[in-house]
Amino acid sequence: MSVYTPAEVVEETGFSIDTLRYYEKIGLLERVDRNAAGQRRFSQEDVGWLGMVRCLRDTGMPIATMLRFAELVRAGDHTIPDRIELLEEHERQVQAQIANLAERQSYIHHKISYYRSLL
Amino acid sequence: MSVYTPAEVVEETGFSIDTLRYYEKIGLLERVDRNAAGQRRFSQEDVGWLGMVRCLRDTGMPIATMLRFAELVRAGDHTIPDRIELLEEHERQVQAQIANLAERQSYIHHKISYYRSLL
DNA sequence: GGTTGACCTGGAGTGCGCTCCAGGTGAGAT
DNA sequence: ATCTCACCTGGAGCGCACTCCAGGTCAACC
Repeated sequence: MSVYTPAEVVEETGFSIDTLRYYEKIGLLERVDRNAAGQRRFSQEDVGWLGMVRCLRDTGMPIATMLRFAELVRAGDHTIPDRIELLEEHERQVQAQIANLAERQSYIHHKISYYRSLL
Repeated sequence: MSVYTPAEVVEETGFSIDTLRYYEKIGLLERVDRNAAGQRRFSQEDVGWLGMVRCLRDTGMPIATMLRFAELVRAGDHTIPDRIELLEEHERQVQAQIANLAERQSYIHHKISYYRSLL
């Protein structure tokens, strides 16, 4: 049962300490354990969850949606179908983002070619 | 020499009228012509430029960078190498975004599979 | 000639996602 | 013993990119 100090979690997850506190404040992260001095001691589970949060955040999921997902996770196993649905919808959006970026990229590429043709 | 009313440009570009005014105000769009009544009449060139702006914006370029690009365009043909450099750098970033999204997507996909295995 | 509707201006307000700050605690090193 | 350092709390502030608002103009249709 390993625990992590704030500095370790910052290192592992890439979130700033302020962001971690913010996530806890808004409930995206469940109340983190404290030691006798009141300092946070993150569990393995916390760190794992933060990995998921990073993935969702980096793929553009708004905090409000992550919060909904967090609530489903907390509500227990009977919400697994709902979680699947939420993630599938998100995956479709990620797919759409990729397709969109690829299209824009080719536009940029053509623009570069055009500029090159002027030299 | 076709001209476009604000409503037509909104339709064509997908930018809101407020956004178009904002872009003009900050200089991302050069001062647009007005008719006798002071209403905007966008040129073909304006609309073309807005297409580029949409592409850059939708690929995550910050306004400050688009502004730099706009200044290069206005400064004349001798800035073409600089424009190529700016766009190439941006293209690399878009490529990185795509790669990153693809990786995250596979994480999400695995998570969905895991959830499915629990049903 | 009254009303509607598209448009104008300058400037204030908004939403998101953090980020920073003041003032404080407790543990460990010199 | 004092200093540094990592951390704490509640709350204010920030940067970005818009978005909205009040008060007004003008043209066109009934």
